Amino acid sequence: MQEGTGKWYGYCMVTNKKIILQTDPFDNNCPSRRALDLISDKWTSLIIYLLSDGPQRYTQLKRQIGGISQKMLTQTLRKLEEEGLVTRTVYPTAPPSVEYALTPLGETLLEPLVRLLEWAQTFGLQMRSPASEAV
Amino acid sequence: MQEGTGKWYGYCMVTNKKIILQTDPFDNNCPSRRALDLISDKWTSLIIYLLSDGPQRYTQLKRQIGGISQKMLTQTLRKLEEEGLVTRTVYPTAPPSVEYALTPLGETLLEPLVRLLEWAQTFGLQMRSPASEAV
DNA sequence: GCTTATAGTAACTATAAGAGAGTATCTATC
DNA sequence: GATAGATACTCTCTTATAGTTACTATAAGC
Repeated sequence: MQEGTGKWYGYCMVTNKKIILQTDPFDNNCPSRRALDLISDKWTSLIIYLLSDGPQRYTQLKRQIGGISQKMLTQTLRKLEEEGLVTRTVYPTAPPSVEYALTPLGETLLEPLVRLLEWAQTFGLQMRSPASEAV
Repeated sequence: MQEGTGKWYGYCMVTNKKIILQTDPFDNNCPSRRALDLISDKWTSLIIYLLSDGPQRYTQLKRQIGGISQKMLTQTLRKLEEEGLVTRTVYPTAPPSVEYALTPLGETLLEPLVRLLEWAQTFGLQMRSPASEAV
């Protein structure tokens, strides 16, 4: 990687090729940094995963994601909607029913996220546990 | 994905195969959730990327990551060290010199992270810009 | 008429992040 | 010999973000 040039490159371990990035994730105002910040969030990736199966309703999502608050679920969904990764459809039924679904753009995020989850599953167990700190 | 069973599965878009996850990222206490939380952090991925080139010193990292504070850099590096993804080597030279490097475990994280950055680069530009909100 | 469900909002508190000054050690400069 | 500069931090204070709890509107069901 180059320092101070604003242009970044690195090796892609998958294709074993050097990749050139036109955008600079180390710059706060770059779209790639914004995209990275969006998914560098405690809940975003989990929501995207859940929606990979098809549209889901608010309460359905809430039940599945352990520890998420209503506020954070709403906030994260609105952010994803704003960024164009998720659609929000309101059905004006008696108790209102709202369905969230991935947009085509949102679906493109699935592949890298699944890779990350595969990593978390395979290598997460090798990480030191918080218990070892407590001793 | 199944609801309420604690076991999660999904499709891997890369291999086009259904993947079974022995661990449950939707559970706060699961190692996979911990691994996910670790990288769902504003600075971790950028630091890991920078270290993919080889060991780097504290100030070198700071210079390259736009907008990171000393506190957050120290904090994130310590966390990565604790989790076993990064090593910290102190050389007792005149002004002390500290070198940070990826562990083999840290290197396994490079591949999924590069995928994510590739996504951020390719699709990040399609996301709605914050400017459109300001109108 | 009371309870339950949905999809939230509002107000408040707790935690985390960011800004900026300060620290120890040695080198180099004036 | 005093002063400044570099490295790799830490400490304190302020601000921002996340989390908690209570509350709302509407209709169905008992």
